[in-house]
Amino acid sequence: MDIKINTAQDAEQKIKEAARKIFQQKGFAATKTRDIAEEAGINLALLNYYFRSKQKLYDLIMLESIHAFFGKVMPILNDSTTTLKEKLVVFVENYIDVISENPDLPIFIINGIKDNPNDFAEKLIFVSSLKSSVAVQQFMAEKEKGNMPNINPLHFMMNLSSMVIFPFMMNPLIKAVTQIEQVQFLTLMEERKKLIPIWIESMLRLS
Amino acid sequence: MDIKINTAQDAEQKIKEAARKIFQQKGFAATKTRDIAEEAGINLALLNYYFRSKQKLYDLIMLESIHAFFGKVMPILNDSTTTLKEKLVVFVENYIDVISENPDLPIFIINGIKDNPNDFAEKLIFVSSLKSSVAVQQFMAEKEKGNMPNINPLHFMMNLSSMVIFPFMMNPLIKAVTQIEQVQFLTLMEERKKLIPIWIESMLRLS
DNA sequence: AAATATTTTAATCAAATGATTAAAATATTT
DNA sequence: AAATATTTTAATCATTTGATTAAAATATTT
Repeated sequence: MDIKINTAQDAEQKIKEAARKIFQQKGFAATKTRDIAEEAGINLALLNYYFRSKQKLYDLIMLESIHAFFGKVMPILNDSTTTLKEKLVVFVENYIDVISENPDLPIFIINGIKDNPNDFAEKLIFVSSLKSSVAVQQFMAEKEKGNMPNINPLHFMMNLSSMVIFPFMMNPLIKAVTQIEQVQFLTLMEERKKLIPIWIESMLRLS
Repeated sequence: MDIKINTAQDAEQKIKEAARKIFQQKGFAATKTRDIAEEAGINLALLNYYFRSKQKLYDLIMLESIHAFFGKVMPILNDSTTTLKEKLVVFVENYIDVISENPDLPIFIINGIKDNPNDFAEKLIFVSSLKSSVAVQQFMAEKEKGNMPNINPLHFMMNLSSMVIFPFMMNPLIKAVTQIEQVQFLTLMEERKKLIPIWIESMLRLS
């Protein structure tokens, strides 16, 4: 009987998975390396053996979290085969899916950026590349034709991401204040997949 | 010469002020009581003498922060002398003012609720009393008359608070990604005082 | 002014926590 | 199978950190 239960790959992977879970749940300061080790089912020393330090492990998890958060949705805005209107629909749909499956992600990333703004300029090329994206070009083209209101386009990016992301952050507050259950909350978010594009378009039609 | 530089009142107040600043900036776990003491210019033991423990001090600051966050704007929704439309304008204006003066407040409170959802049901009477507010009554009256779209009104509360609050949370991200400076950011927020009511109204006009 | 109460401090404790070390266990290569 | 390399663990360190204590300083009351 020579069945390997834990290969090195497994151990390292399990530590990362445990770290991701706990860091995202509790943030850097409130996370104890011992808790990660326990959650991963390994010894504390092993964590430092593989990742050198709590900080390095955290940095890794943060980078991967940023990819998980932006990686799926940002490319949608750079698709040259879809119209602006179509992008809007797909973007909202995918973004709500991503966050529904990982609801701690938004707060985790926002806290991370806030705690250490300097480190993030490079990690966010995803987002900064947005400036020269197909979506922005299409927006500008429409603006040329006089089909867009004359206000800073950042307002629309703010509105879009706010209406998609922020309700998930309010989830605990909503639960504390209303009698709404988690299932109903998720139903509301599903409804928003259809509603948010309509709302955004109605904003864009305002002269 | 018998000038009292530090009265008891002063010391207690200075500790609270320092605690508020640091807790809101860094959260509970990342805050060291020694840092609060240093910021307040007092001895560490004094902090425990006045407030018993870090946790008790934090709870106090959290409660006051909730009042600071909701206390000014929620009553606006309960004013029986204003129309729904007027409420919308005043609410947005005041809310943006409150957060502009204390930009760490939203994340601090949202993290607090998330970390300990059970404790908050009672602390949020402000918000839960919203259900029977004049604003909601006015909304329902309009709905009776067929002037409102047939969707859960929670969507509009989400949209309103999202578009007001979330841009402040994105501030560090926006700075990391665009070349925008703090002054320009605040200018954008000032613009939103006029824009958000228009946007919300256009949503409400959609059948 | 003496006695008493309150406020503030310096010194110290005890537990928690990130990290290291040296040895044991396991896998891989020769 | 022996030798070597890699992985994992138990035990331990050194700091950090929240909290306490006992004494000193200051204010208040008698």
